[in-house]
Formats: sequence, structure tokens, C-alpha cells
Amino acid sequence: MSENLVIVESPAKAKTIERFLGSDYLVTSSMGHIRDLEKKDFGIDIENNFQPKYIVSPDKKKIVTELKKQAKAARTVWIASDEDREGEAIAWHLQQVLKLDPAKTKRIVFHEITKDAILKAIENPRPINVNLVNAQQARRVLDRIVGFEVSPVLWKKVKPSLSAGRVQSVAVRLIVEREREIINFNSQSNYRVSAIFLVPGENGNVTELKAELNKRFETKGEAQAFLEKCRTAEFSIADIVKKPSKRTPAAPFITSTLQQEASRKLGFSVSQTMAVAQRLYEAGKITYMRTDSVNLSGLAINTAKSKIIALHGEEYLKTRQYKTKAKGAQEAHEAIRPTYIDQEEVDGSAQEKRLYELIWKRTIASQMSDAKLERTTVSIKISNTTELFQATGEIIKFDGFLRVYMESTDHEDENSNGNGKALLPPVEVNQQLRTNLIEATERFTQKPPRYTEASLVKKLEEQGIGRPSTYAPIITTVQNRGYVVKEDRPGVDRDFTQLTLTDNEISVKTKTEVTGTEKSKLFPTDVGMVVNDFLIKYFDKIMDLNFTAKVEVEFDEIAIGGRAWNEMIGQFYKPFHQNVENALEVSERAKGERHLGTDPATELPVYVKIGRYGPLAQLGEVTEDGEKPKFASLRSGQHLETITLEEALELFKLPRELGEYENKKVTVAIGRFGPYVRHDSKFVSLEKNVDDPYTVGLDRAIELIEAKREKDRKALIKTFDQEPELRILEGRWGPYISYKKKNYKIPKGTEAEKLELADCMKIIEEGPKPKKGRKK
DNA sequence: CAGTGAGCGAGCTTCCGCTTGACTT
Repeated sequence: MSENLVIVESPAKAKTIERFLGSDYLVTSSMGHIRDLEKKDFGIDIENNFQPKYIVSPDKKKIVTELKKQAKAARTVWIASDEDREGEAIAWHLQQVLKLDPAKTKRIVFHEITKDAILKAIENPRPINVNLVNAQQARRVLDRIVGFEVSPVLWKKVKPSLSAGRVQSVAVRLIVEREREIINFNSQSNYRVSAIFLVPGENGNVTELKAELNKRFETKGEAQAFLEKCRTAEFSIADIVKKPSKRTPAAPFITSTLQQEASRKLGFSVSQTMAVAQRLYEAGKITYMRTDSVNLSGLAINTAKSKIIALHGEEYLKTRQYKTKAKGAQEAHEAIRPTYIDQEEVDGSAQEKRLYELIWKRTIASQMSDAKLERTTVSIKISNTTELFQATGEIIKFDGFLRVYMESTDHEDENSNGNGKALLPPVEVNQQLRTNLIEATERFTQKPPRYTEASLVKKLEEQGIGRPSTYAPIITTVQNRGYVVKEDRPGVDRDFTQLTLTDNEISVKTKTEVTGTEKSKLFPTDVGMVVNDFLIKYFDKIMDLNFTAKVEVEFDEIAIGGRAWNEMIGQFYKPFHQNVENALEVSERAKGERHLGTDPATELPVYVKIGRYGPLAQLGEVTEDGEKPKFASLRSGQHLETITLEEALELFKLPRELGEYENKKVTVAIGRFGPYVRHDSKFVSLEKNVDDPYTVGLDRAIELIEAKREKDRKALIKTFDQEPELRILEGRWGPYISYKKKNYKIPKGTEAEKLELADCMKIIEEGPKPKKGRKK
């Protein structure tokens, strides 16, 4: 048994460190936190100064047993959890749970996994910082109080199983508010004018010079008047201005920037990025992927330096140390970088290779020279008016880091006409120019963009909300609770006007473009909006975007010993709990009800609201004489906030009765899987893009019913007289057994035709094993 | 796996942050 036991948080880290330390040291890991607040009974004794009730997490029992054994056998235990609030708490919990003797326990920290850093840490042990631990306890207790007191209010006032929390509720708020900005956005249009000038070249060649007017016109009339002037105008170069500029590389990756760039450049989702990065980390290819520090170790910078010189030469080198800007960063690790920077690529899956390449390039570029550019602006005078056409060109004088890596932006300028980057043809001041095309195009102002997973992470990080380890889970949680959906939505056609001056003639055309197409964007659901409005009404403090930042200031006071943690929680709890009581008492049940208007046919009121099974439209009201209102579910793509009276009235036209077939009613309606015909308690889907549920007739419905019967007959392999509920059928994935509305897989290699009843019953009994649920 | 929308009541849901597998599909 080893003399020394070192405990870190992650097993991959343990492996690396063990190599540096040699055989006197056994390095093992705690796998993060080992203890947490009890989940039943709140886990906090409110009456007793907020005393936390900690228990060893069920999935950590085994690890704790093992750690106890190893700690007992060691002469010295070195606790090397991360040097931040959570890491310090882990160290403290380890000391408590493993009952470590202070005389043989040492707390050490390092910010980078290099041999030097670790040896230095071993030489400089320190006691556990109790103040920092207390700051973590305050953070933990506050989150539990908020989550476990507000969520039950939602169960009562909105819907069971919902949740609220310091982080998730604000994340949903951002998405809801953005959606409302988009709903309320009024698109304005104006006219943007561009021209193509012809510049004669040396040997009779003509090159084009694309330029844009320095003014936009509000109306079609103004644009037309301008083009009229251009008809008779002369054009000449008024001015040529050259301006040097430079670009600087972006800082090395941290969790949030890696997620953003992997989303923009590789199309990865946030959780996908983390899963791939985890594999690279475990294979020893990159440093730790959950970090908020842009810091690179001296060793890393040196390796980058020789690599850059070898690949590109001295003039491309400029080593830099970046400063973290994010609010509340705790900087326990290095930036995300290749472990061995001289390795340009790695083995592994295609995704691993691509993510590694991205990380490698970003790291290398961060230590390279600025790019030097020159921007040229040419102004073109119009003889009969004061407006100017302008052409801009940009040339790269020295590429610097751009040779390796260029950071992407979220929104490529959709209005850009692409003349920004080009080299301009040689022209001189006062030179006369001819034009062969001037176009005034109607352009619309852009709605604010919806959030992607990655841009939401960016926003949260800017506000100091959430941590590198939680960005991906937050996005999953708000979707699991049904507050947010990530989806694609098709755009709509929009007409725009274009005026063209060519060959001295002005023509006017109406063109069509598609606008508002969305891909993998975050949309709030109706429930998300209703919950959000409820929380803002009754818990405005928690829902404040700055709530986290405010409590972080208080946690910092605790961390430097300026304040007792339970005093801080006490200050928070009193008014907060009052809020909870008040909300329970005075709030109405939140249903998101909207009165859309009156049905002209029946003169009954039309409402939309959230019902037991989701959003619905209601025609009429519950009245004394027992008349029941009509209900209809909203269809996918319809929302409480935006549905119109006309759209709602459409919903009541279904289900439609078509008539009778074989003495049974035939009806048509729209269900979760689209329009269907119902007959004899059987369902038949209408054919997509062929049948319309509002107009389809009885003959066509019978045709579909018969077609379905024919298909079912073909699928039937075998039945047994003794057990009519049991059938052997041919399905999409081969033969299977259907019994009492449940399906059972037939083991591979069995001939379905030869199965007897007893065989089938055996398959059913042995059938789907009870799922090992994750619920306790 | 498609229809529902009244009401009661038992028993359950829920937070954020730190870490990996162990489960199916």
C-alpha cells in the first residue's frame, strides 16, 4: 500500500498525475461531489439556523467505501480537488466523511496538470478554507430553498411536476421575452441602392466596380425619383481613402466559447460538443473541458511558440496571456487546449478529429501575430445630386493568425452584397465612370434572432448565470420540463419591390423571397410562457436577470470571512418565504386564458387556454342549464399567444361525420399524427398532401378503410382459435406477436409460421424485461 | 399510438454543481 493517497475530482486527471508522481503516490478520484443535501424533507433545518442535512449520494456509496479503505492505509492524504468554491467544499466533505485525521491530511491545489505545478503544490499544502466552504454551503442551500419552495407553488397553480430554479427560470425568461419581441416586431422596409460601374482596364478589358449608395430611401417614390436623376447624371470618382486596420486573435477556448464555435463551425449541439470533448479528454488529447479560464500554462505557450515558428516562421509569433472577462469566473483550470500542442491531429471518430482540429487551431492562433489589413473606400460623385455611391474593398497586407483560424459570428449579414472583402479595380480621383446597372431594392428590418443553444449559453455566461458544468444540463432541463422546444420552422414567402435602371430604362418588378426560416432554434411553449408570467408576477426578485450576480456578491463576502453564511441565508429567506406564502394565497390558477372574440355563427365566446392535456380552444361557456362548451385541441404550430379567432373557429369544424359504412359511423379528425378517418373504433390515416380532412368525402374514406384492411390481412401471419386476442403479424422490423394491445419481439432465428400458442405465451412471459428505472 | 377537457384524492414531482458510467433504442 502506498505511503501517500492523492484525491482529485476526475479519474482521467488521476491517471495523468499518477504518472508524474511515481510509485509512492496512489492517485484516485472522488468523481465530483460525494455528499449532497437529503432530497426528502427539504434537506435543510430551517428552524435550526438552516442546518443542512447532508447524506452520501447513493451513486457515490461505493466510491466512498473504497476511499475510506485507501485513506486508512495511507500515511498522508492529499486532497487535491479544484481550487474553487465547489472544489473546496468537496475537500471539506471528504475530510468529514472519511473522518480524516487533520495531522495526516493536506489540502493542495494546482491550476494546470504539469509536473512542475504538481510538485510545487505538494511542497505548499494549506488547511481547508472554511470560509470558502461556507460560501458553497450558502450557494447550495439557497438553490435548494428556491427550487423546493417555488416548484410546489407551480404544481398547485399551474401543473404538476413543473419546476423553478435560480438558473432555469431565468433561462426560460430570456427565451420567452425574445419570442415576444419577435411577435411584436413591426418590420419596416426601405430601399437600398446599389450600382455597377464599368472601369476600363489596360488592354481593353472592363472590370466591374460594385458600389452602394450612402443613403436609403423610405419609399418607393423616393427611390424612383432618385433613379430618374441617375438617368441623366454623370459619375466620377470623388475620393479614395485608404485606412490600415488590424485584427487580433480570439482567446483560447473555455467551455462556453467552445460550445459556440462548435455549434457555428461544426453544427454540434451543446451536449454533443461536451460528449466529444469528454472522449478527447479521457484519451488524454485535450485538457479539461469544463473551465472558465482562458489561461494557458507556460509549458503550453512554449510548445505553441516552437510549433508556430516551425510552421510559419518568427514573424507569425506573438505570445499572449489572456484575461478572463466573464462575471463570477472561478478559474480552477487551464483553458481548453491540446495536451500536446505539437500534435496537429488525432486518431478517433470523425467528430473527435474535427473538434480536436478546432481546439488546436484556436490555441495556436491565440499565440500568433495580429493580421494587418488595409481598407479602401472609393466615393463616387453623382453630378446632379449630393448623395454618393461608395465602394469598399479590403486587402490583407499580412495574414498573421488568420492563416490558421477565424472566429465566426452568429449572424452573417444577410443584407451584405458581398462586395466588402474584394480587391477594387484601380481607379483615380476625378475619373469618369459609366454604369450599366443601378438597382433600388426593398429591404426589411430584421426581427431579433431567436436563441440557439449556443447563443443562450453565451447570454447566460455574460450574466454570470450557470457554470461550465451546467450549461448543457440547463438546456436539457428546460426542454424536459416542456418549457422550451428546439426545432426547425419553415419560413414564409414575402414580396419585395425592385426598381432597376438599365439601358436608360427604369423597370419595376415584384419579387419573392423566403423569410423567417429557422433551424435548431429555441422556442418557448405555451406552458413555458404561462409559467414564466406567473413567476414574474409573484417572484420578481428571483426572476431578475441580476439575481445571480447579486447573491454572488454576498457569497464573495462569505468567502473572505466577512459574513456568516446562515446569516446571509436568513436575510434572504424571510422575505422570500413571505413571497411563497403570498403566492399560494392570492394567486389564481394560471391557465394562460385568452378571449379571442365571438363566433359569428353561434354568438358564443371563443377562448384559448391550457387544459389538462395541453392547449385547447373553447367555444361557449359552462352555464347553469348544463349546456357544455365545445373543446378542441390546438394543432401543432399553433400557440395561445398568436392564434386568431378565425384559426380557432376552424378547429371546431372537426371531427366531421361523413356518414355510415357497414352500419357504423365514419368520422374524420386530426390527431397527434395528422388527419385520420375513424370507423368501428379503428383509425386510418389520411394520405398526406392528397386528402383534406375538411373536404374529404365518404367514398374516399371507405376506399382508405378498405386499403388498410387489405394491408392488415397481408400482415397477418397466424392466429389461434383458442386465443383470439393473440396474433402473429408482419411488421416494419419483421414478424412480431401482438397480444392484448401489446407487442412482443420474436427471438432471432425463430420461424414465425411454426410458432404454436404455447411458444407464443412463453415469449410473452419472458418478454420485455421490467425496465430498471432510475427512480428510487 | 390518435377520442378526452368533471371532480376527488393518494402519492409523486422539484433545485444547482461537481463528476462518470450503466442503462436501452
